[in-house]
Amino acid sequence: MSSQNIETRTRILEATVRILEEHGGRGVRMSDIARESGISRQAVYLHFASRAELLDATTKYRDEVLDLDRRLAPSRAAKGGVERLALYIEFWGNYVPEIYGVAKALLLAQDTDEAAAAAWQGRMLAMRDGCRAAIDALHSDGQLAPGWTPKNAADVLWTMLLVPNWENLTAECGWSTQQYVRCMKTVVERTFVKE
Amino acid sequence: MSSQNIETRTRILEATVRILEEHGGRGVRMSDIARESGISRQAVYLHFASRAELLDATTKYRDEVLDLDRRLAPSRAAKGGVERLALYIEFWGNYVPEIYGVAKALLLAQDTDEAAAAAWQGRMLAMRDGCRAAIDALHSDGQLAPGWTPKNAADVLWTMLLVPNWENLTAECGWSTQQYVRCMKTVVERTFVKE
DNA sequence: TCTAGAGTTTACACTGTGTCAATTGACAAA
DNA sequence: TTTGTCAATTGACACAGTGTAAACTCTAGA
Repeated sequence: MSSQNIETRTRILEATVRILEEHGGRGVRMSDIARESGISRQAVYLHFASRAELLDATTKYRDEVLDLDRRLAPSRAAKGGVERLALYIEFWGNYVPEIYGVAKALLLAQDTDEAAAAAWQGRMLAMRDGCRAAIDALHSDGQLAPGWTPKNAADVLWTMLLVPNWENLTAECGWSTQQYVRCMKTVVERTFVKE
Repeated sequence: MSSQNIETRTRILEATVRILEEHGGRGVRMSDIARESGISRQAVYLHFASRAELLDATTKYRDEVLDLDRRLAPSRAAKGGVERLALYIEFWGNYVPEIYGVAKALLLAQDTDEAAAAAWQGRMLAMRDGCRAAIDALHSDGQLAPGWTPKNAADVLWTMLLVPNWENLTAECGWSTQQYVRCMKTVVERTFVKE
């Protein structure tokens, strides 16, 4: 039966999330994931062709479970550009901690793994669109600070929101997610909003 | 003679820089470095105990060759906090492209290599001090924007200047180093300087 | 009862790091 | 000239982790 198949697949994805979050995405091997899933290492390859494919599938699974679309809704429904920007940061800042383990693993795999690099880049490009949309909303309100083209502003916003920045502020500097969100809002407003 | 010893060591370091810069720090193996140095792979281990130690030594060698201290002098000699901040960004923005290959290799090695992670962290802590000093100068001029503690401001400045951010803006967004420097100055001034 | 599918065990190829032992070649001191 | 030392060489190997392959087991449906 294929239902058994899907159950096992899901079990692997759940186990991957669990163990990755537990270890902050570092040093987790296929055999660890297999053990956590309660199957043999080789059986994992019956469901995912490679480590990169597993990690990629895990991020997508995570987006589904965490209901990415619902979380994005508020910023998309925002009335003005300023509000949209703030809500987007709010969304992202609270989302990152929940996907950090998986994201970090994918990030670290970039070294050796071409496919992992591509998967990560794909994710980041999706987020780039979100940044661009928020900046565009600001721009069409005539609220984008002078000196910025929408393109450049979106590039900078995108870069500021990159996972390693969140990681640095929380892990190295000891910030809470709350502090991170509030601070990013301040920086972004002072940087991009007119006046 | 030990002079021969040192010559070979330097030859390895030079070769490491060359090949790392050439490949953007990705996928360079000990055997590649050995070939580039004109010696056997095993001979590299006569001079450096591990890959991490070699990479660490290479960054330090690079700092020497590029005369890190001379480059830091202008920002340290700045009259006011605002000027100091600008000159620090100027320094760092022009320095990163010159150490990118080595830095990236060290960054990528963090996955598997404990020692590489420690080496990188050490480097970053040194830079953190530079950020803190610049912010302190601004603060003691009474020019730090309201809402910031020096600690928080330094944390954010430090994070903004992290290598992956430069990497993202140049590699993914197609910015030049010039653009990067100018933009970072703008962002930092709007964010941290009063008024 | 036969078959297909999922999973298991065992084994192995491959890559890259790091270690070890035996050897060579050069140079310096006795 | 001999001896000792030191850098470097070659070749072999241990170890970890990914991915592949083959042969076997167990279950459930036709």
